Amino acid sequence: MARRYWLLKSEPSTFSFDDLRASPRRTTRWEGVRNYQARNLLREMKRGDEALFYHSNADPPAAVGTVTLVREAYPDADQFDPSSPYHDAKSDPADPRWVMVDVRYGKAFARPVTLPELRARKSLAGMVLLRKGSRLSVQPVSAAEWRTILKLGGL
DNA sequence: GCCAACGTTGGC
DNA sequence: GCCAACGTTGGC
Repeated sequence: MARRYWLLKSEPSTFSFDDLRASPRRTTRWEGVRNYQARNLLREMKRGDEALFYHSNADPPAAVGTVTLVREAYPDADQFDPSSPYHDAKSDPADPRWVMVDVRYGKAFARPVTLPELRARKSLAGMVLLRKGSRLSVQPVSAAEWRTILKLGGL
């Protein structure tokens, strides 16, 4: 299977691309996904896949760089922690409902690629991110979209 | 702060 | 199984 491309959303006020760069081994657990469609996509991610790091709820919202998948889906421990905001009392430890992956900092864009710039590109019109009402925090990105966006970002 | 779009919950 | 109510997301 060929390498695939993805987009991961994060609110920079919660966890920014710079926060990832400053993390141990520049790696983090992508925890807290509590949406089934996004979870299913996490399960499809393979070692070596790459993803855009997208700042949502930012001014302006923008893709700011890339990350690499370094660990494939495994159970998200927070779902069993009653003190965690990500706790899910209905998840069965014998059959965990939620997973996380590990991603490592890749490359920072020379300049952020903002949401308006993405919208302005005809060739990106099909992006999941740009669909009306799209809220998925984990999204697939086509190889063509990937190349276009990296170019826009100066990579 | 507003609000449209979406997902989930729970009564029936 | 339906669907109204509610909570969340995220752009603006």
